[in-house]
Amino acid sequence: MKDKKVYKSSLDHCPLTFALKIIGGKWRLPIIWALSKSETMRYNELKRNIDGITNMMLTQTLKDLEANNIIKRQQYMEVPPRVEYALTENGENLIPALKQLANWGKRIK
Amino acid sequence: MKDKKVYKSSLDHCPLTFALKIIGGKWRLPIIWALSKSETMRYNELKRNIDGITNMMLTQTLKDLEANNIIKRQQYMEVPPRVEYALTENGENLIPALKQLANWGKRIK
DNA sequence: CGGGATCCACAGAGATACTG
DNA sequence: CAGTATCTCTGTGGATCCCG
Repeated sequence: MKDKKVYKSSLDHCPLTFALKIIGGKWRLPIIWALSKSETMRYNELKRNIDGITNMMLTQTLKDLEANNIIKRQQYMEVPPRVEYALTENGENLIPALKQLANWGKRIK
Repeated sequence: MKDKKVYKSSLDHCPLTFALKIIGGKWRLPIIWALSKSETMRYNELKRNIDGITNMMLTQTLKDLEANNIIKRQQYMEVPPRVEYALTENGENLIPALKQLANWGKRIK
């Protein structure tokens, strides 16, 4: 029988590739960027701020980022429900690196 | 003939997104990284250095990077053919930003 | 208000074979 | 040596509707 092809584990030894995996999705940066400009944001606040994102993509991306410890989720048991998102320390630490990349982008554009 | 689909350029204004577009592909970073460690490299040298890349992906990615002025191509009209690739100044300038990102990746990994 | 589930389109990645 | 030309496949993103 045929072996299922085993793909090299995606998060290989290179920290750069690892970093890019985290910020690489279509909506990851917009969310990180939005959160970097504001201590905390609620779900619908994010949605309003990020043009064109759907509920599904927002939810999914938030989960990914949370799983990677870039953002944290704080849920308040109230009526109506309130959920706030904010950058973790890892997330904050990412910002300077992103700024440098952005500067590069600005220069060569 | 077929229409080329024109994609909405909603991302153009952000230099960060722009930068990520450039380094975002699967093989872009490996190529940039390889070239950053060596002044110039020939086609087959690159291919040997980048594990698993096919001719097609190498050629295509090299073209993309050249179109974005990250690398430059120098062809010598000899027999056998010789083509050398190297980072442009833009490409060199990108390296520090990548290093910072890599450092971040190393810390949180 | 803050999500989740299902289904589907499409661009990017790849295999394979051929060429100046 | 340094590429091209097709075709196929798969993963990511997205539209739409539903739920506590």
